[in-house]
Amino acid sequence: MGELFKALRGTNDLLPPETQKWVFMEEAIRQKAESFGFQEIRTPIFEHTELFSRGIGEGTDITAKEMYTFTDKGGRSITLRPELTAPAVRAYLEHFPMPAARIEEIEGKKRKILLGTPPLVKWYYLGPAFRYERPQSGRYRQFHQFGVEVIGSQNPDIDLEVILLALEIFKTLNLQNLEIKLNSIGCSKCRPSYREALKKHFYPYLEQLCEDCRTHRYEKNPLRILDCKSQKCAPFLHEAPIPADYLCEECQNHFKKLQKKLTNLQVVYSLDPRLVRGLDYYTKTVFEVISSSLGAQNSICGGGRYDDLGEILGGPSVPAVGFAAGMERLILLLKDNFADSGKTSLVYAVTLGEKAEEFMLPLVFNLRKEAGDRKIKLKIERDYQNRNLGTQLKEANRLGAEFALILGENELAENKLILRNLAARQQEDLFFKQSENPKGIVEDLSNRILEKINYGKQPLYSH
RNA sequence: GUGGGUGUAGCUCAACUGGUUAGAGCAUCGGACUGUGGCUCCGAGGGUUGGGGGUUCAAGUCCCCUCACUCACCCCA
Repeated sequence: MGELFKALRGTNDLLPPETQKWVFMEEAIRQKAESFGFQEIRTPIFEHTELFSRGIGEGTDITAKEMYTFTDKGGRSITLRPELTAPAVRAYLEHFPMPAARIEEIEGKKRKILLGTPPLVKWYYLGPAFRYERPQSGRYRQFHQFGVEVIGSQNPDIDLEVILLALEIFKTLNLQNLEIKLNSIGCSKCRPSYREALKKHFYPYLEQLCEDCRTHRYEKNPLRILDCKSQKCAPFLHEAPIPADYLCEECQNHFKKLQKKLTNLQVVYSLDPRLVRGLDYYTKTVFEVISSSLGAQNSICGGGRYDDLGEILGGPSVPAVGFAAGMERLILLLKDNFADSGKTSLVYAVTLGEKAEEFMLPLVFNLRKEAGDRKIKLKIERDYQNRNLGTQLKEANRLGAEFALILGENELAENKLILRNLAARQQEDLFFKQSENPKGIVEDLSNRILEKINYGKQPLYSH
């Protein structure tokens, strides 16, 4: 061995029956998101590298060391998407007409201020993303996220809906032991003063901070020092100023409204003043859902507002909020407690000999078609290896078939087909008239078989 | 990128301090039962012990290197 190809590190083959869990989860996500009025988008797997390095932020680990970047044959720098928020906003700016804007110069920066309200979209997505990291439990190089993005409104009700949708989905997935953390990290107006306060606080201890914090976080993004887990930095975190004390009036109101509505709806959450989230684009609301049932990678969902991302990507200022959840982590939590999505009956077609196979083939196809037309949940399986009767029945049994159709030389000679109820260990002969119309025989047999196996069995019908 | 743990049949695992032909269960296939399934019994196939090198009379076992998996750090979904 050893010469065979294997899936690349950090990538996984999803095989049955595991894929059933994924389908179950995907259906739950789609169903809930649609019920909240969200619509699905699908953006490309790869984008211009620039979209991510600017959108997510140069200083973040994602862009600094985790991106799958390559140069295509046209010399462009391309990156496999490490997350889907930046692509969603890119798609929004690319496809939706914006109201007129005026260019304003604020603090040396030219900004496009919209004169009207931008279009509102409520999107959800589901798909793979890629990050070059060492894999571990709940972390892979190709992983899957689902998430939502609402672009075009700054109403805290939207923040609320986004959080509620996440919780609804987790609830239908029957996930236990979840904890919601919430914080507000301010906006472009109030964050500068908070940043300054943080820098002022950490300045005296600068030499004692860990290397990462000392060399780049302090200058580039002091908020992330709060997120640092280093022993070195820990002692200085308790006393650090918290964002709540520096929020401008608008951010304060926004945050208060959100909290009040969450409380009114009896959503249990905890405020975490040190929750800052790793990506640069967040503003105001940030939240995270963690599970105590997972290992070190216990964050199953992270999100928040990103009112500045539109501008960061060169467009006008458009308010937006969303979240992304890691589907592999949800699968880890799903275990086996997922509901079987409606039982499908199985009929196994046993054939002995070439003539029998020839006769059976159109019958099998017709049964599948008829069952579909009549909305009967039924699948038909058969033998492809010329195995003997005993083995075929054994196989039927192993697959959990309820009925077997048996056809061999003997039956053909007598113009009949055996329909065997495997559980009851009983069988009956279905005689057919040898006419010059084979199609008629197939249709007649199909009708009789479907009637017989469906007799008195409601579960075969889906609604 | 850094650290720990683990690599033996398709799967789950054995093999006392190095000791001679590496075993078992499950699965697969065949037979008992040439055309009627869930049991039972019998039998068979399958392995360069992840790969390479070294120590030794002798290596699955000890040492080095390498690869893979896994958990953790950093960070994130």
